[in-house]
Amino acid sequence: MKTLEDLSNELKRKNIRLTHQRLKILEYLSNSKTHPTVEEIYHALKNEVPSLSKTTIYNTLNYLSELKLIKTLIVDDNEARFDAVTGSHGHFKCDECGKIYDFDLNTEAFDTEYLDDFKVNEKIVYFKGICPGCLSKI
Amino acid sequence: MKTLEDLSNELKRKNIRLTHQRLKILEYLSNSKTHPTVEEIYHALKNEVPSLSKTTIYNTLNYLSELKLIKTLIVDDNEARFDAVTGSHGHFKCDECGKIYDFDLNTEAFDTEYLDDFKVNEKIVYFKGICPGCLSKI
DNA sequence: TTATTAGTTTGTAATCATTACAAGGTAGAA
DNA sequence: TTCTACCTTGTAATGATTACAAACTAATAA
Repeated sequence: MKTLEDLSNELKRKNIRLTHQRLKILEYLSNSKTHPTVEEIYHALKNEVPSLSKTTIYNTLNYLSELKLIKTLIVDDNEARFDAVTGSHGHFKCDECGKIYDFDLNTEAFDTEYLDDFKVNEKIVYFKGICPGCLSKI
Repeated sequence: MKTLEDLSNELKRKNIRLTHQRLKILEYLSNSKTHPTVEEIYHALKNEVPSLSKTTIYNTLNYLSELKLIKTLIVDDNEARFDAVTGSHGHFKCDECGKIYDFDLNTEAFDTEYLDDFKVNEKIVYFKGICPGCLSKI
């Protein structure tokens, strides 16, 4: 659970201008485990930050993503999801309920010779299937 | 290099109605190594199949994708890409030139305990970075 | 071959996420 | 406190994808 103060220091350290909106968005994202969409962030925060605009959320998330402070998740819906970076992990999406789970992952395990001459900056692993909860219902 | 006849038999075997459009789209996809977008397929085929509509391309690709005959690629652009299924492989996208490379992949290598109770149907692996060609230019 | 029908194609219009833009607002340095 | 570069905001534009309905056609059976 990251506090506004934690986040505030984090931004200061990286020379990112502190704004109320950025802090709130980042706070929400850091304390969320659901990989929210822009829409979800917007609805969650608009009471607390009534002036908040979706454009600001897009701007903020894109900016923080460029700076590698957060990650943009790739899912097969047509909506971007966002993830406060915590370390190497994979995502599992349940085709039944749509929920996204994180799982630990040893990214060394799948290096391949073919990529020896490539500079790999990011490794994205994404599984699909059915989660235990949905399996038990079928 | 798959011929129209090969593909024709493939569809027949799966009880998929044979139409000129489907065969042409699938032929193009099967013989392409570039993971084309709908736009690219459309431009590539519209001379040969003048009546072709983008909606048909979407319909066809979505349908074949449901039937697991092709795969919809997840990339971080906002355009779907498609892949004639050939077996387990990963994708590497060059952040410099945008080109997408395939590489062989042993998907067994990254099973994790956490997912023991999950039914995993699909494993998507997607690397990003810079390809050898672009590395040499920098 | 012809007739029939369920499934397919097509163009247009609608939808929906995302971005462009310009005007007004604000963080942070001096 | 002032100043300026950077942010935020609302609206309008963009662009991929889907909905829809009318016209068409593959495949089956007579």
